[in-house]
Amino acid sequence: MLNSVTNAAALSHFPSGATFNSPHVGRPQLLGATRCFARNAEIFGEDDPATYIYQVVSGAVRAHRILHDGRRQIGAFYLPGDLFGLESGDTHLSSAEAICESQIAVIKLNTVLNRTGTTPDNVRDLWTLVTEELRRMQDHMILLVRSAEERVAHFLLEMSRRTNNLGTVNLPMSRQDIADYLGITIETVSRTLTQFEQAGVIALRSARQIDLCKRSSLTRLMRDGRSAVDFIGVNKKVREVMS
Amino acid sequence: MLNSVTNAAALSHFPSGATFNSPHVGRPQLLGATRCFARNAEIFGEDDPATYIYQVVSGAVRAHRILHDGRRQIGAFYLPGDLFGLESGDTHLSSAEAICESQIAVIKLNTVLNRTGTTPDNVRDLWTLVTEELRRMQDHMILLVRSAEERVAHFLLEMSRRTNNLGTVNLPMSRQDIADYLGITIETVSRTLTQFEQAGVIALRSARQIDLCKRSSLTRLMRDGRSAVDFIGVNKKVREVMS
DNA sequence: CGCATCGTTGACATAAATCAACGGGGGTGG
DNA sequence: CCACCCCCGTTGATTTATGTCAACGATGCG
Repeated sequence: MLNSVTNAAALSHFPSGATFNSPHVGRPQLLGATRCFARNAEIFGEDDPATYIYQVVSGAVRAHRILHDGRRQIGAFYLPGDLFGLESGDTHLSSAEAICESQIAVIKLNTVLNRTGTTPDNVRDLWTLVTEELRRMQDHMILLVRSAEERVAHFLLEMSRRTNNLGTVNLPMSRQDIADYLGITIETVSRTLTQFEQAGVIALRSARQIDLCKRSSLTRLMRDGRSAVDFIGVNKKVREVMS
Repeated sequence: MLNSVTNAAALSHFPSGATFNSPHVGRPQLLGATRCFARNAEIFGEDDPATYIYQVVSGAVRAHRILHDGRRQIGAFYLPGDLFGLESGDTHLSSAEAICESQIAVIKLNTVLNRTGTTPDNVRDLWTLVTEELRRMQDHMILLVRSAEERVAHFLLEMSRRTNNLGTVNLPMSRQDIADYLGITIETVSRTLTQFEQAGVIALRSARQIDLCKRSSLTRLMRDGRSAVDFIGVNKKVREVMS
C-alpha cells in the first residue's frame, strides 16, 4: 500500500513545524500513499509501534496523551505541510487524531532511515527535521508556565503564522482542544478571548473565525508580560496602571 | 583541542536521558576532549552556534531559557552519562550551566553527523539519541500541567531513578533550580517537601539529601492523583476523604 | 566565629479551576 | 423552508491552589 517514491533529501525540504504561507494550495506531496481520516478518527495510538511517519496534506491533526486523572494534554497541532509521528522511540508517545476530515500522507520510518544512511547531507536533513520538532516542543513547554492570557495570545499568533499569516485566523479545533493544548480550562479560554475582544484586540466573527485587529497588542503581551487588554482587563498589573 | 576519536556507533550506546545505575563510576568516555567547568559556569549560551554536543562525565548540568518577565525555566537537568546540546537547530535553544564543578566531554556536531552518514545503522543510532531527548521533553511538558505535589513527587522519583535508584537521593541543585525546573516557586517546593516529610513519605537528612521512605506513596500520587500525604495534606481531595 | 547564602515558615493576595446555568448556531428531519 | 434539538461556547458565582511578600532559621564557608 505504501509507495516509497520519496527520499530523505526531499524530506529535508519540509521540516516538521515549518511555516507555510498557503497551506492548502498544491505543494509537492512528500510521501507515497495518502489516507483519508474522518473527524476524530485515530491515526495512531499511544504505545502503537512507530512504524510510519506522517505528513498532513489537508485538514488538521492533534497529538495528545491522556493523563492519569483523565485529563488530556495536546502536545501539538499539525497543519497542512507539517510532518508528525516523530515524537517516538520504538512506540509512539502520543495518540494522533484527525481534528476534521483530513488527508494524511504516510511512509515507513524504516524506508526513510535506510535511505538516509547513505550520505552526510541526508543525515543533516534528518537532523534538521527532528531538531525542528524539539524546538516546537520547547516553545510549547515554555508556554505552559505562562499566564492564561499569554498562552491564548501565543496560540492566536502561532495559528495565524502557521496558516495564512493574515488578519483572520480560522480555527479547525474546538475550545476544548485549545484548552487541552494550552493546559487551561475551556472556561478560561473563553473568558480570555472575550477579554481580548472587549479590548478591541480581536474580533470574533464566529467562534472558529477570529480577526486579529491589534496584532501588536498580542505581541507586546508576549514580550513584556503587560496585559493585552490594557485598561480593561482584571489583572493586578492592569489595575495598577489604571489607578 | 578537540579529539575526535569517537564514532556514531559508540554514541548510540549512550543515548541522552538513558538511565544509569551507577553514574559516578567509570564508564567509557564517549567524546574526545573533556573540559572542566566551575559551579555556575556557562557551558554554552542561548543563541550560541550549536557547534558541539556534550556529555556529562562528572557533576551536573542545567539547561535553561530566560523568559521575557525575567523568570528562568529549566528545561532539563543532565547527570553523568547524559548527552546534551541536542536541543538545537543552527543555534542552541537553551543556555547550559554547570550546577556544581563538572567535567564535560565535548565533540563537534559536524564530526558526528559526517561519521554517521555512512550506514543506516548509524543513522538509527542517531535517531534513537534524539527521540530519547524528545521523550524526555514530552514527559517534562506533561509534568508542567500537573499539581505542585505531583511535580515534586515526580521530580524525586526521577532523580532517584537517574542516580543510584536507592532510598536516598542526593540533589546537586538548589531549591531555586528545582522550582525553575518544575515551573513553581521555591516556597511551594519547600512547603511540599515539608508536607511529604510530615506524612512520613520522605525524610530530609539535609536540604540536599532526601530519603524516600514510602516510594509507593509517591508513585501512587502520580498514578491516580491521590495525595501522597493522604490524611495529612491540605488538598480538597484529601479533606473529603477525611470527612 | 561571623557572615552570606540558602531554605523554611507564615500571612495574605490572586489567577484560574470548579460548579452551574444559560445562549446560540448549525445541521437534521419533518 | 422552518423548527427543533443538541452540542459547543459563554457567562456568572464561588472555591482553591499557588503566588507574593515578609520574616526568621540553618548551614556551610571564609
